[in-house]
Amino acid sequence: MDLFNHLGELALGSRLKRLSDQIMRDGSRIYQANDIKFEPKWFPVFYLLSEHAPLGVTEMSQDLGVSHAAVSQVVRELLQKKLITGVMDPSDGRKRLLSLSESGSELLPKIKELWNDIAVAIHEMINSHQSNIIDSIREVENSFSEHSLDERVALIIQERCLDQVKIVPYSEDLAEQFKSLNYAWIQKYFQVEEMDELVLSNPGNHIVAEGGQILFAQLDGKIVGTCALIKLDDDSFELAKMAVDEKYQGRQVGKKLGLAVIEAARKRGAKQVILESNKKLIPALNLYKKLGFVPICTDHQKSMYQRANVSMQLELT
Amino acid sequence: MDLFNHLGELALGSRLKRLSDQIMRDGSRIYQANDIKFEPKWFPVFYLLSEHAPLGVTEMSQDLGVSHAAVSQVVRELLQKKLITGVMDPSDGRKRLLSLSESGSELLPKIKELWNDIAVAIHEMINSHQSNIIDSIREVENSFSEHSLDERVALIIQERCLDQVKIVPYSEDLAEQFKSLNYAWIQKYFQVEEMDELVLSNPGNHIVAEGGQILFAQLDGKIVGTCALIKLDDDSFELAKMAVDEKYQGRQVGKKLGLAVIEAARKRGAKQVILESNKKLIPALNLYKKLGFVPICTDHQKSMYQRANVSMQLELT
DNA sequence: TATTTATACGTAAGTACTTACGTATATTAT
DNA sequence: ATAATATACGTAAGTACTTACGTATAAATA
Repeated sequence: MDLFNHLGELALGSRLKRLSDQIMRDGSRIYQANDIKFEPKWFPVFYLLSEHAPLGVTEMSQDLGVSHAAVSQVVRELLQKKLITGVMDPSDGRKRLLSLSESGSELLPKIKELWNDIAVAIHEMINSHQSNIIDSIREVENSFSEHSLDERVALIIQERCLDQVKIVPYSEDLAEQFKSLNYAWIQKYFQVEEMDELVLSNPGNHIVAEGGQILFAQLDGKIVGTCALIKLDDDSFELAKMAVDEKYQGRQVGKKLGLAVIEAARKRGAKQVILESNKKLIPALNLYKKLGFVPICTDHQKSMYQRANVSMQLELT
Repeated sequence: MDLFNHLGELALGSRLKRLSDQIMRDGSRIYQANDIKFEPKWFPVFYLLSEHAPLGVTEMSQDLGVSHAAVSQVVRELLQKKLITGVMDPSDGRKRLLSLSESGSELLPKIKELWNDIAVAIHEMINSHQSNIIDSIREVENSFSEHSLDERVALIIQERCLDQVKIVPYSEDLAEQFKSLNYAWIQKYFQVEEMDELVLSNPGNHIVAEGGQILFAQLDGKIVGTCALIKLDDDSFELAKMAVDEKYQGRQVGKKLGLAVIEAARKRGAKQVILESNKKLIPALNLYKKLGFVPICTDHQKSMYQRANVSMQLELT
């Protein structure tokens, strides 16, 4: 009958809300039935003040894990109902020290008795089950305080995207793609230099034949990115000419290419991979960092490219 | 740090709300980050329609366990965003049959992929714990569907009240209390009859000396109720003159007195207890029923009291 | 057949939070 | 000492539900 039973994890949020709404409504009825003019939403603030007064609004919001605005609104109501009182902190003019009022303290024993009854009712119900909801909630809360749900989902999506990207090797018929993918970013951020023109027009000769390698990233059968590994000497290779189609950026194409190129270098017995880039290319630099590259100092006057103003290196163990 | 950890059961409602709010907010961010124009609150309705269309508003509200108004509002938004369409049911002019629209169906595969990622994220988190929150919630939901929290609390309060009521036996100095407690209700609902005057003015002679018994209920040291057991013959006793101070009604005083009187009858070897009452005294009749009395037919012309128009009997085994 | 009652739905207003923004005071940096 | 920044708090508006109420249609009853 109940969709949520079938849906499980997905509807966790809606389900928690439904349950909490019900408990809150029942709570309201409990106070009414016992002729106590009290609302469930006042409970956290009122209880806190009954145990640890005096407290300020912000202090309570931290203790309760809700916004200060929520506390402020409850405090306003409780002041209106004369259940609490507040005086300005003499040592801090911004802060208001709140405590139970006289009538609040008078209410306390009666309402504490009721709270105890409620605790017993919930306790009896919970302890008749195998799994304890309080423990489960605490665990979920702890997990969420480590990583929020959106962070967790972002990671899973990244992994999924990474799996979807296929790496394919160089072949003559992909030479044109290698050129156009690289022209796109070079023209967007810089200017095509003589060296670009030379290498991109004949990658087979200038990269592959020289002991290097060119890899392509494929998504749904379409070439969406590329990256080259250029041989410098027996121990050193350069990661260069990484390009990802703008429409597919953020889908882990670059990461997959980077990992594949590093793996290729490792297979060829490289001890290090270096690269040159430009400070403007912030997403690219972040990716290099994530791949394990660390910045190194070099004389960029010697570089083949004018745009080079950053060098990075990855030691392979 | 967190008050709720210390409070346990009592703050269950606030705590569930806090958690659900967080999940909903994260959910909103997830859709945004993936460039899907969708809100978490749409999920239950949209999902339901993707699986079981066409459906009406009320049908969905039942499946989801929320009010039809909530569904109606979500439906209005989804219609506005053109994600669903609705046509009037040809066989029922009140009902609107809702289904995914074309653009809704187009969105479906993309959003389903995301739902799957979310489910995986939550699943991974949950399954790294000992106790499963989904199971806990289901159990709590089931418990609440049997008895709501306010019902459970009401029962506990009843028991607590029952424990607080002390039963004390008759003594001459309580005779005046026996009279005034009974006068109160008789004068409120009926008129004091000759027989009342006789019995209430000298209960020692007319009840106790005749083989009966009078019990009093004490709350915080104060006499707040009374009830008599009148001997009819060796096998039969009558429960009579039950009276509870109006200020203490609803605090299980009558129940405690009734139970005590029945117990006293049992001890004296009674095979049955009967009573006479009046249809107007609805709370009293409910109590008698709860104590196990069942209505019997008798000729009330023969009764000692004009107000008697109901008779009840309890068989003691 | 006429009338009452039940159902399906919509809208308005309330609730208990949130985010966003503004103000006053305190703290830190220059 | 002055300016910039941080903190404590309040208020307004938004959110995702609720309850309460109103309307149209269907079903039940007289």
